[in-house]
Amino acid sequence: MNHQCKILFLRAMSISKTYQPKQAEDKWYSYWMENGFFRSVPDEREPYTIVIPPPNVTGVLHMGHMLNNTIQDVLIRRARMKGKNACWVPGTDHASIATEAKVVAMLKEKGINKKDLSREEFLEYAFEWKNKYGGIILDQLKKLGASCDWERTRFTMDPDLSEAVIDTFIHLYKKGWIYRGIRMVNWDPQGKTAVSDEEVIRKEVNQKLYYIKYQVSSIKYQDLNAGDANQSNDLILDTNYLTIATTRPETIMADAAICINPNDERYTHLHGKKVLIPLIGREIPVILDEYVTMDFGTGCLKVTPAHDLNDYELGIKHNLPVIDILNDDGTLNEKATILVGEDRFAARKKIAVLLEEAGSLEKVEEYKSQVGYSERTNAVIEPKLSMQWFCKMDEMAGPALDYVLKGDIKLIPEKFTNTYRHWMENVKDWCISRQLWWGQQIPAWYLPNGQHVVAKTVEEALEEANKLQATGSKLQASDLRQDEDVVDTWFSSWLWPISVFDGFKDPNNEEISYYYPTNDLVTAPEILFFWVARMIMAGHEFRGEIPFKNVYLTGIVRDKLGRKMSKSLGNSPDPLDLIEKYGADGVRVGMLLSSPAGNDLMFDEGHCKQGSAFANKIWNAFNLIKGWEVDERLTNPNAVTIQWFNSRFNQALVDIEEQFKQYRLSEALMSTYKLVWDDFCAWYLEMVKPTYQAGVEKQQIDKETYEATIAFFQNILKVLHPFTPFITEELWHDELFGERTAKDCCIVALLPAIGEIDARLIAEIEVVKTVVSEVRNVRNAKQLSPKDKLPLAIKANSGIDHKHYFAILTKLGNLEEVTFTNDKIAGAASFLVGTDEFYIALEQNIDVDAEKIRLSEELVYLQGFLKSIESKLGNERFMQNAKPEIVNNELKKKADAETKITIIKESLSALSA
RNA sequence: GGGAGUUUAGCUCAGCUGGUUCAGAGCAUCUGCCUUACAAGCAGAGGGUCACUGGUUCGAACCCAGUAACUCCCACCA
Repeated sequence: MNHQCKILFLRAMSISKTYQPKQAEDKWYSYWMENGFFRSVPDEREPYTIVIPPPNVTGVLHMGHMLNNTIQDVLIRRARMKGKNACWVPGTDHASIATEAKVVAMLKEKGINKKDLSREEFLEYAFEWKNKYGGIILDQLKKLGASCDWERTRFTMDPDLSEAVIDTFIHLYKKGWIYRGIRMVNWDPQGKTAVSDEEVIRKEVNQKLYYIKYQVSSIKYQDLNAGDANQSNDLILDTNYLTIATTRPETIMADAAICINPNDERYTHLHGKKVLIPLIGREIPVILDEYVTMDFGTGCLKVTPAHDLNDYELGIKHNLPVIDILNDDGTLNEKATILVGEDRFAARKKIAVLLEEAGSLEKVEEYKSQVGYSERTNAVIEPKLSMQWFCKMDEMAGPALDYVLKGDIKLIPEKFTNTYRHWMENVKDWCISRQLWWGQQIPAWYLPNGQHVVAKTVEEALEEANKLQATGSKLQASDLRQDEDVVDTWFSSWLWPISVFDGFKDPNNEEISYYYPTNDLVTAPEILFFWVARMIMAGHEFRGEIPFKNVYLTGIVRDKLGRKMSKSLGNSPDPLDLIEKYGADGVRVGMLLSSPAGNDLMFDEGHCKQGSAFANKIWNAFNLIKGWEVDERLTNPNAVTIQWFNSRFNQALVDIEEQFKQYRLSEALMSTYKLVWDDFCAWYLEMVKPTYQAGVEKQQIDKETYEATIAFFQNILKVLHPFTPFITEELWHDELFGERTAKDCCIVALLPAIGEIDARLIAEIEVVKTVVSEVRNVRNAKQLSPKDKLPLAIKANSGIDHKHYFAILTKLGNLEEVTFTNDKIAGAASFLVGTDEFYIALEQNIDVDAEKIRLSEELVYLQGFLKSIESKLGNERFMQNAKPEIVNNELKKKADAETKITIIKESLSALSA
């Protein structure tokens, strides 16, 4: 039967030859849900809690989510299997700017303009949209196998979470930590809102640097004469204008001054002068400030306080007027006097032409500079002055920093601690107002006289407001106007670990007392400050406690070229397609295979392929065992093998436990992978599997081996489960493992306890494995079929009792017999493992000359090696300084090398005889 | 401009207190195999100036200094 036919034939049989993930995934996910295995309620067990970093409610699953949530699921499943009360709280973030932008776009398609709607009408549309499309991402997470307690699903705009936002706003306002002020903010003209510094992404772009001439206006003929008499006429004419360099010529109409460095000798004649803005002819002063860099550009700086942060500060210092020529949407307003209504970028192009025509444009240069873009809308950020709400950070930053520095909160990997500290020590106040409707409206009310009060309800606000009214008529609710703005999304997400357990309204409730502080937070380093730092602040401020103990920072998922995977680049595979192709288990393994904490992950689909191959390997190991049947008459020939695997398994458990403790998840997976593939499949199963018995449907095996193997396999399923939950659950329920009750599932099984490890046995089996490999090498070298049985003779020089392992050697080496010998066997193929000599007598004698060369080479190597050890041991300083165990080790190496040299010399002389 | 990090096999990465024959793993590659669980497999093999230059040390991939390249974060140079 050829290979293709065999596949077709076997597919038709009841047990599939390959693992088919799809069916198992749907089946077991719903089974877990139906049986409430993800559900967590407080009980007497130790809690283990993770709150999900809530994805944007508008989001769709991308590779970053896949990585992040695979890690969380592995952690939560492992905790569950350690008998802890594992609680993974899912949810979504209302993501004010991003969502509002999507809703506005949706309305636009319907022909509705946001401007024409009332706030209430808009929010109705927005909620309708959210209910329809929001949270798709959570369903996608289910495909990955995420074992969240879905009954706990929260949304950052749920009524109680919103209430917590309002309460904390009021709390901080009363403390004086929230204030209102005019500041230069980052304005997103597309979203028409302020965004925080953290939401501005700076990119280097090619720009043009325009050199523009400003006519000096107050220059008088007398002034020219009063100057240096030696100056030529030409030079004096040159001083009739000065030149500035700018990347933003459309803002010249907002200029308030020209600034030069007082030490700049080129421009001393300009001190105290005034100049005219080209095109509009408005007169502005020349001011002096050392802020200006003399060797950059022309040394003359246009000062535009309304549209540049530095200029704004210069403006305050020099008491300059602020002329804001931009509308909220980035078009020019009437204060610009020209190009009114034009978009800023269109205006830039047009004004360049106008300047050129007016003869005011000296030249244009190509120039690279940093431009800020909105993270949410990708619009170019406009520095803009506006009245905003701010939250003071300095007092909250201190304790939040201490938690991390003292180690109460561990950042994994630790390198992020430095970055964290740097940020916390240089923290700036947080602009928390956003000019949007989607979010929690700021609980501030304005009085007709411009004063404001902060209160939870309009009634309370009215009461407060009337207190402010010294005398006279009482205000009515209708006299108050609530602030139109909402708070920054992060002002709700920083409360997440507390608010999901209702820790604000009911700070001593059973849930929060039980689950908080949570254990691990798994998130991206990009939001270490946005979110993680602020959660720590909120934890301290509102509960006097840390919100989580460990923060596992994942890397960014990149493609093979090192580019960040993103929808806009189109370089990201659709995660659901991957799951379809490789199975959820395969993709999970693929994500984890190469993702140490904090390092970016170079995603390669090949890893998923490796993952699905692994699942298939497990499946086939199962198939092998499934084909066995106990014959009570048989005795157990595999006692040593069973003992060995038991030890090896326990040793692997120790390794895996340690790797998890250090959050080295990919290493823990790799240890598990090798345990299954190499130790269990390649060695253990090969050692114990019955030699093929023709003519029987099932292969007969002794009871002890059968039972031990099934027990091992079941334990392996447990260890595998956090990584590959679906296939393990599928196999777990096979009748091979006996009767299962409805609740007896792998997902809630307890991980095997670590048992005894026989280190000597493990070491000796390693020798046996090497011997088997050497025998195979001899076969390979001599082109012998694996079916030919060979005789092996051992000249034992070490302490290993090879007799224990004869059965294993015979089986895996396909030997006809194993014997001991006291003498070298002339003409036989030979090899050395440790200090023991092995001989395989072949029909054809070996090539004596080739063997001599091989042995001589090895001899030379060993002699060199011995020499280096001897020189080490002969070095007085080594003997004095090195630790005793190191010295002992060297002595042992020396003895071994000497023994081997003796053996090889004997072999050589035997060959020559 | 400031700070942090990275550099080990073709790729992705380990190498934890400087000391095993220490230069490793997985993948990929090459060779031979459809050998009664698995070709998504099996048996083997090759592959390295540990970025570079110095230093410390009996001993350095590991510690120190410098250099180079890359990455990230922060920062207002028009």
